[in-house]
Amino acid sequence: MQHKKHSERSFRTLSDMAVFFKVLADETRLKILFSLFDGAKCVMHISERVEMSQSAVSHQLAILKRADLVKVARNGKNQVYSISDEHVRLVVDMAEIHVNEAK
Amino acid sequence: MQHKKHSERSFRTLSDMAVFFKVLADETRLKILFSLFDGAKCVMHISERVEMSQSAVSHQLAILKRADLVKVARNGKNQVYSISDEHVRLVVDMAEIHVNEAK
DNA sequence: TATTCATATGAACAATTGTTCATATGAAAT
DNA sequence: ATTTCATATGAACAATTGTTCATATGAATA
Repeated sequence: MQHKKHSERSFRTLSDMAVFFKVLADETRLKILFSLFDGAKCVMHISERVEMSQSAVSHQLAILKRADLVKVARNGKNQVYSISDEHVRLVVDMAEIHVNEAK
Repeated sequence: MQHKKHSERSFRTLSDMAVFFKVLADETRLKILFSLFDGAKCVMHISERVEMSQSAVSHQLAILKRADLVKVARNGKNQVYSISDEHVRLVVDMAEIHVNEAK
């Protein structure tokens, strides 16, 4: 990829990138994402899996959804959350590789 | 890449990943990184380039260095900072692509 | 339609973070 | 050795963030 000069890069992009990383910069949200990598789940199941309260998980899911990292679909009484696209996996995988390389 | 189950993933890794993303989750630090993508620079030059005080930049450089995203070398009176490895570029590039795709 | 149950949301609080200002440090040049 | 100059650092402050608790919402089922 060709690198742009700073001057060519919009403030919008810079700010969007910061927001994007901010969403990933939380252990709870990463746990939620990992649990969804194993398959779509309703809030209750996620909350059991990551061992956090329903409320905390719901708050964090709202943040993940606002950032388009997850999507929702209703199934009966449940809201079923899933990873919104494969891009998310890529970035998270790459970060995992990075921190493991750093030993 | 093969995905691990949550149970196989150490808390250490999860926490390290959150820390890693946290470092990238700041507009000032991203600006600094972009300015270093164009080449190594001393603190003053970075501070002019990103239009922030020397102190603020120095504080943020310390964070980037602690996280091994940048490295330092002395050149006369100057501390010359540079990107520590190509991995950093990859992750930042990928995020940039992601936010631009998201429109 | 009334009830139930999963999920969402608001307020409050503690914890964390980024900037500024003032000043310390310490290598280089005189 | 002393001075200079680039950089680092500590304290303080405002702003942001994540959790809990209590409660609202609203689709599904009886």
